[in-house]
Amino acid sequence: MPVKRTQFKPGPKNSMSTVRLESGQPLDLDSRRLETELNGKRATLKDLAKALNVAPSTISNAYNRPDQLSKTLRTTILETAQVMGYSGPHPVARGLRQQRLGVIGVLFGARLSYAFRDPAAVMFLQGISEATEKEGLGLTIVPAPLGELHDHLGVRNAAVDGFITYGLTQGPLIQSVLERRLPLVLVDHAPSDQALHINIDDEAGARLAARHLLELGHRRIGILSLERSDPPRNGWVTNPNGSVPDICEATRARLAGYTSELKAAGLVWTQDFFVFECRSNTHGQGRLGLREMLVQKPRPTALLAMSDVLALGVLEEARSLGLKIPEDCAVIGFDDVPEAARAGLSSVNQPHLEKGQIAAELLLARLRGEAVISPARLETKLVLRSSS
Amino acid sequence: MPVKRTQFKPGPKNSMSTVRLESGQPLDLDSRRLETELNGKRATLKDLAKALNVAPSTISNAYNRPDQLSKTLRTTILETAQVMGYSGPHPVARGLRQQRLGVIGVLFGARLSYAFRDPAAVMFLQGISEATEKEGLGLTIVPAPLGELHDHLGVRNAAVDGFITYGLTQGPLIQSVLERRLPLVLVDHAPSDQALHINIDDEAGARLAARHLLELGHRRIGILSLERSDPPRNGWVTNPNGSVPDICEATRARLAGYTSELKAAGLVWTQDFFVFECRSNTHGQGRLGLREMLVQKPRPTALLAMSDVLALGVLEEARSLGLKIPEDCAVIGFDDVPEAARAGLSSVNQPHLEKGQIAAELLLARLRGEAVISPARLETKLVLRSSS
DNA sequence: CGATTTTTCTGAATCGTTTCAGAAAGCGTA
DNA sequence: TACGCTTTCTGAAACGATTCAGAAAAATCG
Repeated sequence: MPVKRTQFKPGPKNSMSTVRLESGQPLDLDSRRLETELNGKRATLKDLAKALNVAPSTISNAYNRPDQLSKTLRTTILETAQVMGYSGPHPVARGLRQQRLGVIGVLFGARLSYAFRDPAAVMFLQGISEATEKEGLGLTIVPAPLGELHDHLGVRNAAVDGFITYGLTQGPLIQSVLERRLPLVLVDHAPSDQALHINIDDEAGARLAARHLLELGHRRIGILSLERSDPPRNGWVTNPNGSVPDICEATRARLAGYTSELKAAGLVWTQDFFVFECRSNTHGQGRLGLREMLVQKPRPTALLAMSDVLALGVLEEARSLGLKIPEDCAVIGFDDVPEAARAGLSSVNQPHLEKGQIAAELLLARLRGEAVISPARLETKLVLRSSS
Repeated sequence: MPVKRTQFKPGPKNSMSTVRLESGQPLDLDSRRLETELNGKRATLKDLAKALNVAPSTISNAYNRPDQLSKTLRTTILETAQVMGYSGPHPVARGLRQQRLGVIGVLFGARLSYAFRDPAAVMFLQGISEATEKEGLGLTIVPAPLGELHDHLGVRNAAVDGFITYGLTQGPLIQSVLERRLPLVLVDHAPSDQALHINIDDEAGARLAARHLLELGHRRIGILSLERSDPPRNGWVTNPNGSVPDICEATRARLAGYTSELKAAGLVWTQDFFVFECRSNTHGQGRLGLREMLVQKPRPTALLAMSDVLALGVLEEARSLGLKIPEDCAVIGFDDVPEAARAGLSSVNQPHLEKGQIAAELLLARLRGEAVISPARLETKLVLRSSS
């Protein structure tokens, strides 16, 4: 039954904390008193509606569709909200109703603490953030501890509108991500028909690096590989064709690039070139890698490192051992992070920032409902500096 | 009116995609067909309940309280969920009901793209992530573009259980954060009685650096300051006592430390020492800063940079100008990031990682409802290397 | 002044869960 | 059989907003 109703008339302008209600009697909006009335709980949209004797939808409109109500009522509402300590619609409730939260999730294969240690990952994040920041979207970093509990609770519980995965292995985690059926962009990962993807031509980049060493005349070459197994371990990789189930796509492609190029030149695995697998992408593992390489005999004259972080570790260790680079041992890294430039490290360049931007743009387009297709692989190029 | 009900009996074990319902007739759970029935929408807990002829609360229990139902029913539910493409309770709905999302927000004063460029900020983030990762919490980075629209929509709409702010200015943004009335930890910011805080003794650190230069005999000293105003600009700071409203606490404290120490030694602002304000915390601004300092006459024999990023820029520029460090100009940075160690830069060390961890622990404790108080300032120490 | 249009506001339905008191069934015991 | 205990499951009420058709009031117009 519709009730008779008169258009809302706000109280006098001079009383900030007093609102004249329809009934005509002023209501004291002293915040302390109100909070007591609310029984210590935070004010909600409905409380505000009740206090002003207005429909909840009107309050909602005051925040979301200013054109749907009179200016005077709107300001009254906003002022009262201030007094009552109501800071606007609850984001989670809104998210539930609207079916979108305004947050995208980034899923790292490695532990977060490692992710932030790798300049390449940080640049990638930076690329994403530039795109999301423009749209005022939040960026959630989802923990996905590899190997441990495989309940993937982080993925299942992530309050996000879509995912971007970075450096994920082919393991079961990706399955959990797919099950969420959220818009998804895979980065550095084998494509899936249920997701968009953006990749780098890692294999070509690796080949460039290997070829360059060959052209310089090197015939004994060491390869420092990133982790290829789960749980991660380090040690010599002796089986050339050993396929590792949990391997990360970028790692696989880079190794494939190195080896195919070296083999094409007639070099033989474990005889002319060796692969040492590092447990994690850290300087320390790079230093260790160099020491391991040096005990091989005859020892390699050049090193291919699968990341700049490893390569920088090699340079550090070389310096402290008194080795001359590149005379005693040439080194080529991968990623071309800013530190590489400063350290004079030759490296395979890839556009980290752009990769992040593209990944984000893809996801955002999908979230807007636009029809998008995954772009072609981004190119890599060899940047020569003093280490080779 | 309570209905007569018999305990649930699951169907035969051998039919994975067939579930025997109470009525006895098998239901084909072919996922395609089900999705059609669901009208293209994603399955919800309620759909699952209906399909299995069970109460919604039972499904909920299957996920959250396995001990509250029989194992057989639970496995039936989980299998059916798999078939129907139900990936578990919707995080946002759960978040609304439980009044906690399992996400904490980090609010950066600068634009995100800058945040990720500063190793100190990245280490801080890393510290936070180590704490949150342990608890399986998500970490949302909230955009807070300074200066632009001051509606602070990012803060108002952030779907988080609590905030950590980093390097925020004293401006109105902090007001919006307080209004959300969420558990809050302020980092490098003036304390508030409505929030916890964790600070560094920036002023003492700055004094250490200044004193060291004085002890080395320097009597003409340049100071490279971080941005002190909004919008950011660069140029000479000529007014010693100019109070800047929007200044960031760390910036204020560092400058205060430098100047008080230099003044105590009898040096005079703009006569014996000069302050150049850099527009942003980048290598480029550091390089510019050095060039500006060099045109002063007589030119300073030493530089105090308010961040390592600026100081590293100075070193780069010095090298390309052919200046010898520290002979031609001594340099001391601030933050002691890993790059500083590699570059031989003297710097004021502060425990970034620990700061992040503590900030996170404080927030987590508050979220758990524990009574916590803010700890004392963390200490800084001067690390001497080859640049001074 | 009555009819029509525009502006302003309302009500009920909905988003997808969790919670908790309590009911039904099964079981052991006297 | 009657009684009390467990175990297993149900039902209805939140959680805090948005949406949209439509009603009342105000404005416009001839």
